[in-house]
Amino acid sequence: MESAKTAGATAGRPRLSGSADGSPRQEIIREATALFVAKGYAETTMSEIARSAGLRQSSVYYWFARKEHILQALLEENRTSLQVAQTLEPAPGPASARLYAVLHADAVQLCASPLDFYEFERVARSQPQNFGPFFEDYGELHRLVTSIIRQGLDSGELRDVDPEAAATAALSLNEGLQRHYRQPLPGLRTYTADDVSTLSADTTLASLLLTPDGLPGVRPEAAALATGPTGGLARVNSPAES
Amino acid sequence: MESAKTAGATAGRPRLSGSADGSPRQEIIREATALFVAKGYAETTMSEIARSAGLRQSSVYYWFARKEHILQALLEENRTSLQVAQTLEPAPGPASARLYAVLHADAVQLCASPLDFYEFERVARSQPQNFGPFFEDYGELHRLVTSIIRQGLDSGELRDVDPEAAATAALSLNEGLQRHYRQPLPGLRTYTADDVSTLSADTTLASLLLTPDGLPGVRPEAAALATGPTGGLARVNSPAES
DNA sequence: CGCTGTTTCGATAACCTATAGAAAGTCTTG
DNA sequence: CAAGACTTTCTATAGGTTATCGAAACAGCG
Repeated sequence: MESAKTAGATAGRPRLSGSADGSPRQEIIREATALFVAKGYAETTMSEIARSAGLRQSSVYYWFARKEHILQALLEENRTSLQVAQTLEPAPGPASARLYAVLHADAVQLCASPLDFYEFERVARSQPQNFGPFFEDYGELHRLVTSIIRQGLDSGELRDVDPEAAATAALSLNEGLQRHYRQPLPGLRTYTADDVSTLSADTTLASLLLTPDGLPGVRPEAAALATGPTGGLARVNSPAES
Repeated sequence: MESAKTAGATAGRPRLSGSADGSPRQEIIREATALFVAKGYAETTMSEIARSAGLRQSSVYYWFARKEHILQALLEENRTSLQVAQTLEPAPGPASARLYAVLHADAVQLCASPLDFYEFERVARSQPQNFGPFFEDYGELHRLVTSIIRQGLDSGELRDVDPEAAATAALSLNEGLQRHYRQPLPGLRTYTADDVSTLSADTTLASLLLTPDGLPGVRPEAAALATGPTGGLARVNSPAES
């Protein structure tokens, strides 16, 4: 037991519907992602995922022991805003611009993610042991944002607020607005991903700066930071067991 | 058919487990609410609701044709912040204080509601025809908040922003923070309902006022509005069919 | 050619929502 | 006060879901 289960496609019993293109694992993730985007996680069944990937329902369980594991694998391929925060927190320059850049990048990522943040959170909470990294990443992002706000406080750029509460509010706004981008409520205006990201970062900075007049100056600085020192992504590609 | 189905408890086949205390419908709502609060909507089964209410699983369907109808009935008993907004939107006095009062009241209600806002929204979206009132109420709240912001713009109390986008951001912040109150993430500080409500209203007002210095003055004005002209609640009590 | 390891399949258990129709009372009415 | 109508609950079951189990079908190797 506990064998290779690598990306090969030749061994094993052949599928009824032709054979796989590439790694079955990646293929399942790809098809599941498309279905999650279209219908949401809870409303997507393992049978549908199997049909899209070209296997039978029970065969998917050879690659992912539980439905949540597919979501987990999907999550691990989508983390960039944390890297932006890790880069910018210790960077020099005004804290307000770095804060703007981090919040904007986070909002963009939330909008671009294949799944609603709250769906991730819901599933993560029901399987805490499998989603440790999710909570750790969130905690670290919160810590970094708190730190940047504290820097802005010390340098006199920002109003006197509780840095930790302000970070919670800033991230909450990102999460709440992400939802309005992703699922526009009937009768309300629809926004692009950049609309909500700018709206969120603008709002948070306006609430934290000593005077909102500073906002127009912060935006170009933040844009320079965002285009400049951006790191690449690390990708994971290994079959999951158990 | 299409008969009374009123609150009476005497007619009909008797229950295996004694008979009902009051209106079966209200009893089901009460027990279901407790379970939803404890475990969330999706994780609560009709069998559990039935057991708590003292009937068999299928008997619940006599009172509620679908599981979502219980949620819908529950929702109709919990709307107060919209009334606050309807009262304060046309009221005289500074717009900033009225805005603060409305946002704070909305956040308090979101925290006090038995169910997560996003669970309501999720179910509402899957059953749009049954949850028309939910979307209408939300749309009206958004419209009222937009109007108050526009008043503040006209009176020169608030910065020059897009009122509709600002309203979306304000409500998103309420919704996002509600989540942090309701389901604190591991490793982060926990907040009381009043903490998050004040944090939310503070943040939004700080982002909209011409200068954040005005914030300490707005809070007491808003508090006076909140305690003063508050209307009572309208309650609904009729059995649901279809 | 038989053995081992890998991958897929079919069957099935356990649980869920929802429906159908019978059953067990009360209420009304002649 | 008996017969039927009405109300409410029950049992039984259909059909869909996640997840498990063991057999089946292939490749590669001695």
